[in-house]
Amino acid sequence: MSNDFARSGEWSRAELLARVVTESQRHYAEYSVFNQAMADHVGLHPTDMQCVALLDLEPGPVSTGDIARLTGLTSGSATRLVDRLVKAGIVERRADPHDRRRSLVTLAPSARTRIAQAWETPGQAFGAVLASYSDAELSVIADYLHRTAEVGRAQARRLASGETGA
Amino acid sequence: MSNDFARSGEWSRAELLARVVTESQRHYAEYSVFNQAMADHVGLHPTDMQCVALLDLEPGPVSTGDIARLTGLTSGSATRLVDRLVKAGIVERRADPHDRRRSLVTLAPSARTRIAQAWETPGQAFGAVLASYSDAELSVIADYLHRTAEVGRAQARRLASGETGA
DNA sequence: CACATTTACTGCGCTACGCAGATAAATCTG
DNA sequence: CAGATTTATCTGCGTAGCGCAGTAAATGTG
Repeated sequence: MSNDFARSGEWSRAELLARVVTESQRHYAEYSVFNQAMADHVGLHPTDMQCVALLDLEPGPVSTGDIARLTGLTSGSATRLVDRLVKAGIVERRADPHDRRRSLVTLAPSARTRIAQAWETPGQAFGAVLASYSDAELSVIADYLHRTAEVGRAQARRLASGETGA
Repeated sequence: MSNDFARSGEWSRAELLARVVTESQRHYAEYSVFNQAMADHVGLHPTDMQCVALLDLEPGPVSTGDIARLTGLTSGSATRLVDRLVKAGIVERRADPHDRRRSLVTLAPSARTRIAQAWETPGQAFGAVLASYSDAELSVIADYLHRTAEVGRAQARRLASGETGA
């Protein structure tokens, strides 16, 4: 263990829970600023950046509708988003051979390297933090990220469905 | 430990590190959608929501300039942001007695309860995840959130300063 | 083969945002 | 203390992302 925050014996359970909540709030605030800075640096809008990240995560092509769902945008806005990325040479759009209504979007190879370059320095900095944790601790962190993401998705669905009904 | 991801012996160190990176990317994507859904639910824009979260985090009043820095907006946009929140009755703006150039922004009590209500159900859902961790694990999570937030802020500053020079 | 559904795209209006300049208050300088 | 400089916020203006609603084409269904 590598720092002051790890001396769990000094906090009560309730204090620990409250601290995670507070830290996550600050974390998201800082993340937003960082994400925006990265987007500016690459010359894209934060939403476009998010879309690129999604495409970078998926090995295969993604449809415009998938992008709309994954970003929370409407189908029209997703179309415009892909328009921008195509125009900027970041992605390629072609019709799905099996369903010609759908248009499949793939990240251009040049964009992949561009993103990788932009992540070089930040990636090292974040990597240095991760390097300080043991395997077991990394496992806990990955588990936390995964499960809270699932809860976030579920809650977003709940809010979206209750939106019209309320 | 409470799930499949905790069997750290089954992954190599490199795989664990890669998994944390992947999970965090998906995590942020889901967070964005959730945050947007929450903003829609309370009738605010995501940026406004972020500002309210910042104000909710701080006990004392925050200046417009602080909001600009903490959100990454320009001073003009921050002014407009506060305008919207004042008009919506979410915050109150008054001049700083000690420095009458500055305007201090405080969260209105009614807004605080409104936010608390909106967070009730999601808070329980996220709380259920946290409840499954031991004190030591919660400590690791809080530490991770804290340190990555710091790195994010530092990297954002680096990108912002290098922006004009490059 | 007619009809409903799905998927993506387009016209339109709204508004958040950055930029640049203005204003006013505080601070520095001689 | 007068004038210059710096700091903090606000305002006019143009750009552009976004949602909404309607359209067109491809697919599924009886």
